[in-house]
Amino acid sequence: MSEANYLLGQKVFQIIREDIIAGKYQRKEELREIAIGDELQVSRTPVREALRQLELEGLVTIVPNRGAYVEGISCQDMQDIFEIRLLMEGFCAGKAAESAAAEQLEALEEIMVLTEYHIKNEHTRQLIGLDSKFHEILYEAGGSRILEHALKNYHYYLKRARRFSLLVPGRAVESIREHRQILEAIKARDKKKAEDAVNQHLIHTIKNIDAYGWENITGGQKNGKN
Amino acid sequence: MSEANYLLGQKVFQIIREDIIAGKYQRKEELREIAIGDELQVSRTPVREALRQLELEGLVTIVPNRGAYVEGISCQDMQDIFEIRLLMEGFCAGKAAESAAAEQLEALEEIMVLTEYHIKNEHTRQLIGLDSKFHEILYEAGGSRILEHALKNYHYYLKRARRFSLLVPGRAVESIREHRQILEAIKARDKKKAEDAVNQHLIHTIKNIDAYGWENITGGQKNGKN
DNA sequence: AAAAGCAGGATTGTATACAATTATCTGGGA
DNA sequence: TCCCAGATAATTGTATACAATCCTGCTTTT
Repeated sequence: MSEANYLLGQKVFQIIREDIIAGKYQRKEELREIAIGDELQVSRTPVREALRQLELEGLVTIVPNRGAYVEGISCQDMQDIFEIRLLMEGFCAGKAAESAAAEQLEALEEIMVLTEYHIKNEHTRQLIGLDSKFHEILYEAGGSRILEHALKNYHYYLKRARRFSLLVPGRAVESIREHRQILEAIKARDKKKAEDAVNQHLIHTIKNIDAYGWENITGGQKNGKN
Repeated sequence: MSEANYLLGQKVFQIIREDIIAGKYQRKEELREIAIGDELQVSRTPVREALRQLELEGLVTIVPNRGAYVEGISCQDMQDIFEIRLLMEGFCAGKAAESAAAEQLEALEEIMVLTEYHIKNEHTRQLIGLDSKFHEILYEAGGSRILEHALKNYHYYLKRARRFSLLVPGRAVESIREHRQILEAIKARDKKKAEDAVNQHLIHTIKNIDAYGWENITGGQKNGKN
């Protein structure tokens, strides 16, 4: 699959990051290097590298000579991220409409076809992955590595919210229809329409989560370690 | 001052980061752990931590089992960052106008007073630092740690461009006057006016650099190591 | 009894040792 | 001459050793 020949530090980084985003840890919970190392069967060195990286992303706080504490993505953070995406993602789609490569349009089309196939069979699992992939390629198509980098991170941070959102009956179908509109606008090289379509998509997503209640996503995190 | 009791890894990180932003390295130049360690009188461990963090920021690329290569901030990156700031920074100022704490307004006022003092004596050195400080507090005043984090990084990445821009005769005075307008708008809790003031400030900065030529900022980097 | 001080253990910070991988150089063969 | 092993050197990846710091609980002192 996709996770294979990475270096240990990167693997550990991705695992802890995933766990934090997924809400496996309590806020402010301490991450001990040895404990994590034992858990993942690695020494402290790669764990330390991972923790330092996570601090840079703001997902943990490191107090010198004390330890690393989980910061996580709060409910407020998620709402802030959606606000930021509302500013940036439409802009990115507009740029994509202007300058997306044929190869990228094909990739998007492929994803859409796959998505439209899976939606009929209600394969929710696959849908979440395809949704992510769609947005990621959209970010690349914008042609700005800075914009791409930021949007990819934000999108990842919202993983939990997205999962909830797509589970609401009818939302998945609607979401995919919106993706299709975005893609068609980009294919037509219609900048304005692409921007609008993305903004609409985001607004709907936000409304959807609003109805669900933001607290239900970030609020009830449990510990669990495993 | 400010650089004192940090851990080695953090120090190394900041040093290399500063060097990359300042253009000390050639693009794609290889960063060898031992060489940097010798240079800074530390072992490989903190250097590795630093390089891993820099990779996350996109300032270096790490090829497993090969090495770390300088990516840096290209001319295109800078222009992209300005575009993104044009989207985000006005938004941030608007939020600041709504919700800045009295303490933050005071801090901004203090910086403005200092700046207006130094401008008369043409202390360009201090001006650059105060300019940065002004923007940083503005980012904090927005009240979104996500937004703050992103904007701080972008602002830092543009260090070289800013330096050039402020050296243009007359631009420093103008820039400071714009800062004053931004601050007054925020103090007046006038969201719209704050947004506009920031956007104007950014547009002027961009125009200023346009006139100077982007290539002159990123283009002629030399090596030099010391 | 409360507070200060002092072991002892636990955890992080840094350096170094060893393993694995990759690059470089050399020599032999076609 | 060109190309391809094979050995050697250099560099990175990971683990471990040692040092420094911090926390804990007890003792001692007031």
